[in-house]
Amino acid sequence: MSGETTKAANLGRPRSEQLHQAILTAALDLVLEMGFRVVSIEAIAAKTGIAKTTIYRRWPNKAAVIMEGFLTELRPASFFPEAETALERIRLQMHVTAEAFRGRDGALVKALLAETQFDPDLAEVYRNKWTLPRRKLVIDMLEAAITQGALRPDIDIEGTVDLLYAPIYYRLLLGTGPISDAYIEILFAESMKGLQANIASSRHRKQ
Amino acid sequence: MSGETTKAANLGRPRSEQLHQAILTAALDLVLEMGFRVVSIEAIAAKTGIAKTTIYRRWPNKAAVIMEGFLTELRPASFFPEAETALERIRLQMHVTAEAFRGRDGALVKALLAETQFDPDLAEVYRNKWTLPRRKLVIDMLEAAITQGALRPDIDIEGTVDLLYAPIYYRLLLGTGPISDAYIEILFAESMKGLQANIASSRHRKQ
Amino acid sequence: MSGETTKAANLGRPRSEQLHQAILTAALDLVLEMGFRVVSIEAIAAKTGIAKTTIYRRWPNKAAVIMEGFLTELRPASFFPEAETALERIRLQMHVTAEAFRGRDGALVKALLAETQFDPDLAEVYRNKWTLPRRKLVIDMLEAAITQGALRPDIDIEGTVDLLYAPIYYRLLLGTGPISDAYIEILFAESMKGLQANIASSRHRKQ
Amino acid sequence: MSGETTKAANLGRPRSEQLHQAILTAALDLVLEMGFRVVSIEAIAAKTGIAKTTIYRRWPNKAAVIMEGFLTELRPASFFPEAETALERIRLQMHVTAEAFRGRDGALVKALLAETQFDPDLAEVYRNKWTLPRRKLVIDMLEAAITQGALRPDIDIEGTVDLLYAPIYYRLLLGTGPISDAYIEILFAESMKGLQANIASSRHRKQ
DNA sequence: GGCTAAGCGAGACGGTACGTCTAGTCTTGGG
DNA sequence: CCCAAGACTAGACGTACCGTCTCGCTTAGCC
Repeated sequence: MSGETTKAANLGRPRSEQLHQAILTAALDLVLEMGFRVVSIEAIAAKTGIAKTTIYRRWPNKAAVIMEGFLTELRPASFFPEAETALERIRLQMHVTAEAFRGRDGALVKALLAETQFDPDLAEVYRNKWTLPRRKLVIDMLEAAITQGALRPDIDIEGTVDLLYAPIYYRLLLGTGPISDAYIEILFAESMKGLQANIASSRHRKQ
Repeated sequence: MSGETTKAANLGRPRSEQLHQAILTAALDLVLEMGFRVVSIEAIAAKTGIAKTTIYRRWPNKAAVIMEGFLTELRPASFFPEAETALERIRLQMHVTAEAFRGRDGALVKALLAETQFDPDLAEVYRNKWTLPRRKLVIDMLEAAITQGALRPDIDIEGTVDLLYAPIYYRLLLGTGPISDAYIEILFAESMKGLQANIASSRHRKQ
Repeated sequence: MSGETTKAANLGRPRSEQLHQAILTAALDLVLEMGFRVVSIEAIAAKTGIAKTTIYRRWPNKAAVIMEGFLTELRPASFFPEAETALERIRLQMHVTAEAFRGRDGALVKALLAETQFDPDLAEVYRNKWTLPRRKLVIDMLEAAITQGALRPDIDIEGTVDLLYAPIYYRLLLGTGPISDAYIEILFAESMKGLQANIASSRHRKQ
Repeated sequence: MSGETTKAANLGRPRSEQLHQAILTAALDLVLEMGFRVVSIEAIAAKTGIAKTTIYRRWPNKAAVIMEGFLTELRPASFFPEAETALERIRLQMHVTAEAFRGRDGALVKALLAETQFDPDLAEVYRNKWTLPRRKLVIDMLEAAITQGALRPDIDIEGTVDLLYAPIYYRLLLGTGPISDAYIEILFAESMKGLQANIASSRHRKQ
């Protein structure tokens, strides 16, 4: 089996790894320079001097190219910073995400996420390679926080991930306000304390 | 002043209101049938039997057509259901939104919101005609709830809107789970109560 | 009968003679400024401030407009100059034609003649209103010249008109050389003398 | 030098000669079926099943396509028939031209010649590739006829070409009569003998 | 002086073709 | 089998005029 694979793989001229990298780099550069829409396979080919055929041999369309470039470049980022408690690590990671979304990564996420609305294949790759792995990390951390007694044990984990992170994506896409550190603090604090007027403490004040 | 306006408006053959409606309807139909990307002015013209020039005379591009169709059709929806308290009205309205997002309106919001990522003009229209008016209603309701003593008076209003509604948009775009009524209940409940194991108030009570 | 015509003609607002002239003038101006092809009914309407409807009410297309403008303006021209003999009058008239064809009339004849190749109706008007009347005058003059003993009585009249005038149109359309007075002299002289080496005079020389 | 040319020429997929021919053929067919004006690049593309871009890659507009089709098809025709004398060859060639102009070639010449009045570029190609080469052949033949003593040596060569051939084009474009063999005979005979009642040579003979 | 009928300006409308653009595939020659 | 180059199909783009239409207003002669 591996023999067959090797045999097939060895046939003919091997694909150039250099070209692979050059294409991915050029693709991301173009997206950031000119915007996702303007970028085309044609433009990538022109910028790199690589033939369109060579690009199409490896990816089905520009979204796939950009997606791979995006995943290649960003995967190592956004792990959770070290801290005393799991809850604190979550808070810090929300800041890291915000920081990233304010910069070039935000632009890429924006464009790719938008593009996934029109391309189910792309959506699946995005979900499996970007969204779900990151959610998994958050879920693990939330469970640790529960174990540590910081969070109520009866919370809905999936819903909680959404409560904490959805607003960050919302501002990225809707542009209703900046994804500032202050914003993250508000989100985190209100999620934790809850919005409800605390009857217990009102009573306290009355006392 | 109004005389001048009338004079200019009465000049020449008036634009047909029927055609206007036919174009908008066809545009939305096509988006839902074939997807935003596949739809073209050419297709709308073909489907309606209306000349392309007639369409271009009124809108600059297909996104504008679809946007107007979208706003025309959906504006009356999503007002706040009547209820005893402001907070209850918000809860019910979240369910209304979820209900809408599960159906064809969700598909349209998805497509348009994605498209706004690539078209700043469209984004502005979307923000001014869709997002901000709806946020305004929510904000008013939140302030009423504060007045009614249901919510803490020190909450960040903008952040609170995001906390409640961002997850709905998140699931619409990311597809990480269904926008079910159960999901809305979880979001609402956790936002209200807060996630934190309530040590502070326990202490309070203990005191 | 004329009563009926009058009745019908008098009904409603009469057509403005001023507009008629303005349209014809603008049409010819535009043809000479920008070329026949570039001119459009739309352009005439724009230049004069007259509505398209008003123009289409009177002529079926731009060629008809230009044709009428052309015929209106040029009809009086190109009559035969006075001279001692009919033959001399023909010679002088050829010069008059050449002179006209070198200027703006030439440009109009060129364009209209070209256009008649694509529009049979226009061709008929052109033939009946321009070509045939002018040929008639030449034919009369040729017959006078025969009577005066200047031309052989056995010549083919139609063919003779062509022999004298076709080369002028040829140079106008083909642009193989200038329609100069010298050219006219050559045409006239060679038509008269014939091209053939004169056997009689050769004999003479031999003597 | 030729190496460089070859290198550049060999790069990429070569243009299909079949398509080239198919386009030219279809273009001429359409002109003859429907008329020059009605024909469009779109129609040629539809008829042949060839993409519009492929046509535009090779020619700038429909006139250029038709011109090339015209020149390709007609070039071999209208050479001079063999005969005893140069003068006789000219006479026979005039009949050949007349014959051609009565049929589909005449229709094409008509249309193209008309079109050149509106398109200077086209006019130049037409002059250089059609008119001037043919005139050159006639001129050579006329000079041979002079050498052979059939024509007077003092005739104006250019004017003579016009005298013989202009009437054929004139009837083609003006439609004042048929381009019959009888017409050609009249043209030829009168050009040769001259129109003038031959007083001079009578006098000569009398002397 | 009101009525009738056509003229008129303005601009909407259904069409047709334009020439351009981009995507994605195919076909060369040369490693 | 890879790669560069560029031809090719396919089809939407947005524009320009065409010639027709539908408005509201104007201008005449007639009752």
